Amino acid sequence: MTPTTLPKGYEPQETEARWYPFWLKRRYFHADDKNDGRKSFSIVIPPPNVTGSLHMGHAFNMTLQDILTRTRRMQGYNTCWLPGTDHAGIATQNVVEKQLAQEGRDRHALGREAFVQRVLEWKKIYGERIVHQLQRLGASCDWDRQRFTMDDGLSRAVREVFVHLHQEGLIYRDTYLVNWCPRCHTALSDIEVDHEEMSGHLWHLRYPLVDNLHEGIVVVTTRPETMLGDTAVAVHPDDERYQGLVGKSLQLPLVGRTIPVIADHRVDRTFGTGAVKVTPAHDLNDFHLGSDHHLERINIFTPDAAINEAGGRFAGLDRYAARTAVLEALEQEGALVQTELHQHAVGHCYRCKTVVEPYLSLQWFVKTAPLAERAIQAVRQGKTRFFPRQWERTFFDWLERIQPWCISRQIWWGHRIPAWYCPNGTAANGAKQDGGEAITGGRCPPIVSRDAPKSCPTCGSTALTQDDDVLDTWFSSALWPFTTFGWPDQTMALKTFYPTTVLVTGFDIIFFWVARMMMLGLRFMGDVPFHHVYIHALVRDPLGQKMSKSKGNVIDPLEMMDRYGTDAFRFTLAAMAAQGRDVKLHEEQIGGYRNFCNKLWNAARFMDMQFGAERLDRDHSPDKADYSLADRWIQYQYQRVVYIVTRAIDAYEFDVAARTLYQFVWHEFCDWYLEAVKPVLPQTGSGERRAALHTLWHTFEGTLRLLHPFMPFITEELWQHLQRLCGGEASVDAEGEAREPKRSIVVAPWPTAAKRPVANRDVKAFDLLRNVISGIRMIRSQHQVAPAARVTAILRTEDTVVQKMLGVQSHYIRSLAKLDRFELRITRLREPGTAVTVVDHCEVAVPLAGVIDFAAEQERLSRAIAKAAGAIETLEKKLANAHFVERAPEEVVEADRQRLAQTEAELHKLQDAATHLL
RNA sequence: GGGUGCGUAGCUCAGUUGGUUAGAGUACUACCUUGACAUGGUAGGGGUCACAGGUUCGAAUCCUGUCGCACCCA
Repeated sequence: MTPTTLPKGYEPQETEARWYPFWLKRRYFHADDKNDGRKSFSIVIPPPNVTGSLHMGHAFNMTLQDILTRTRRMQGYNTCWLPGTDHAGIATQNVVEKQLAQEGRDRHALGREAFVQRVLEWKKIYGERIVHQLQRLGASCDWDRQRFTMDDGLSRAVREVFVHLHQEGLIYRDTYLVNWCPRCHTALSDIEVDHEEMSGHLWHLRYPLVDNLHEGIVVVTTRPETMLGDTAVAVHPDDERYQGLVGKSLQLPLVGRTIPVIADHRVDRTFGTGAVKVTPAHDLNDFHLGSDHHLERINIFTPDAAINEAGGRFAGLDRYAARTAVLEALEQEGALVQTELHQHAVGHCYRCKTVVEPYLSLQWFVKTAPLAERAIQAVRQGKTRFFPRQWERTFFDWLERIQPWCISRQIWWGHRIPAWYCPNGTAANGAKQDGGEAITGGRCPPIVSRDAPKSCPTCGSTALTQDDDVLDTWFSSALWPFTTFGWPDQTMALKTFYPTTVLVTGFDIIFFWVARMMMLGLRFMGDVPFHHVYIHALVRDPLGQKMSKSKGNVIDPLEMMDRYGTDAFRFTLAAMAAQGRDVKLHEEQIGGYRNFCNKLWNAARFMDMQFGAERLDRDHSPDKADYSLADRWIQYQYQRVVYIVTRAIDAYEFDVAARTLYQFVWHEFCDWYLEAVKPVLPQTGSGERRAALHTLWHTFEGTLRLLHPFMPFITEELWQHLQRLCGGEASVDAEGEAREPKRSIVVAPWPTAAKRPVANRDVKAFDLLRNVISGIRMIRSQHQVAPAARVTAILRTEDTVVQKMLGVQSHYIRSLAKLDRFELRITRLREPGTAVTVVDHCEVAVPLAGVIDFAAEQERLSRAIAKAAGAIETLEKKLANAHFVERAPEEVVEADRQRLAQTEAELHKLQDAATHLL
């Protein structure tokens, strides 16, 4: 044994800092556009917000993508993982506006151009932050291809798509009730609204009849302030309570307006009093009801959600102040007849959490239904498959009920809508006007164009103004899988990498993103954007709650990497990634995998020491006969692991792969194989030593390659270091000086296993030896035999094959169970003070005269006897059951018969031992 | 209201088409500073598989219902 240059414990910081720059320099992550005959593997990153910081969700998502990407790269695919960020319109604008507010300014004072400039500056400073964090995580992205949704190319693509869809009539402008955020001053699409269950009230209001003020109808509402905009009361046509009242007129309290009682099937008779107030300008159901019954839409709010002039004396009050004031006034008038508590869902802005307001405005929409149909078909036909499959249902549910998609946003940061207005046409700023009054007069329609038009094609006017609004960020994200590869140009990159192989994302954006990419990919590329969609879970806190800053339960991935190392952190995430289950992250788990890194490190250190100055002669394999039973056993286990891990990654079973590797490295390679070969390694020059070194090297080096996608840094470090053992050059020379390696595990070939390895006689023999050794260790431990003390073990079995095997292989038992003597006997040992256990077919006896703890031994034997007797009873009952013997498959019955025979033999041996204990 | 998923050891989770007396990790207990590793070794205790029915020769696994938790949609 010789000194090693490897430190005693694994020090992640130092290792991690070293390798990423090396990988970048070698351009290992760069994919070629050229179609060179290799199969392509491509992933586009779910683009994080450009101003964002790496959170647990990103870390999880990116780790899984990196595992797939690194595996395929090693398997020889032309592998492209395309990174980038999105401009996150509302979120980013909010951040910069906050900054302005601190300076006592706002964006309007600054002006549009200067504001956008300001956001770009912000992006310059913070936009790279997330990129560096991804590199810290080890993400093997092709950084040469990094994209941003506001890049010139992607912006051109956005205009191209807008113009196309507009020409087809799939993009149109309309006045509609949209979800309005009174704080962000913009429209939101349905899925940008979070519904939260809140406790509120149900107020019962009495609206009197115009011709008999003493009678009337009681309506129920959760939002009494909107009564200022009521234009009808609706009841169900079959509701007997209101038969005589339909068609009559009511006098709206506080306002005095005369409103009709209408009948409509959509009214829920069972809710409240069965009569509802109708406010077409402030409720989606009422909007539709109002359209069908030709009711007036009276908008009572300003864009800030304060009451406007239509609200008479309440004008100027904020919506909540107005609620209080309206209720007070109603009470004074005697119109408030009842108040009850009520739970209901209230929509909140997904970015700022302000309660959203249904608000009437002129917006741009995408008619999604025709696009959705193709997306549904593609999944039904299996062109795109979801993993786990159950998410297909969520995807279908949403697409089948899809609503028009509101794509205009009243903010400044984003792709400006490529529409221009003529002074003789519709108003440019429709969205800011109330009540849909914008579409009036004028004969010139909006001009939708890729580039700014010089003049109006209808009237020739040159006084054109561009639409003030920008597009929903998800509009550009929906084009991400093809615009990032150069579309609308027909590039070689598109030919090589579209459709992408797999999309890896969380279920929370199936609607936002996955479905929309499907729709637009099919429309503009004529093919699905990805063959597979792997949907992973959400990372939650130890209590199973969503991590959020406001709850203060956020676990910072960067902190975890600092504390435990990136590899341990990544491995934890992979091991937790069981399909269809949320990840509850405990910090102790990461600590456990940090220990695993250290275990791996020390296994390498051990090898390094054992090799000494020797190198592996790769051209001359050892003689077959020199391979020991342990060598053959670990070779088999290794083959098994190659097979399982490869298949698991193919099936996106990251947890299976990670657990299999952990089990193998720690509990097979380290616990048994290394211990088993320790005695032969000092035999310098022996064939056995050569065979063991070969086996050590091949299994360990292969294991590093299998582990590399999960733990890129430590595997590279060890792999480089151990190169010298097989005749390559180590990354560190004899003096410990770093030198640049010639090769890298990043591009080393992935181990292959053609078919599932089958356990042969050798494997079963070594497993038996392990059981015997554990049995002896158990006896030693039970009787407090000092770990260093030697004992004798006597083994008896009727099985001649086992006898023969033990005759040759008992050295494993001697060394691993710390024996001074091992005996194989045919006759039963009847020496008092002997502890006995039964493993497989063998009776294992350890004479312990003088040290035996009789009480403990008696108790242990009784327990074992009881257990065996219990098993025998169950088996006998089962085999006595005629139904079982007749109906169960023959092999099941036979297996139980054998089990019974074996257990009975075991029981006899144990009873015999108990009898002769004294 | 509609839907999806979950409930297995103190904790976090595996458990393939139903077939040994249900397994890991972690925590816990005992012993151990042995030349890879105390971020370690060896051994051990710990579970009525949420509950109640049903199907079956046989159920953690399939079906029905109940309870509890989480999430999505309206």
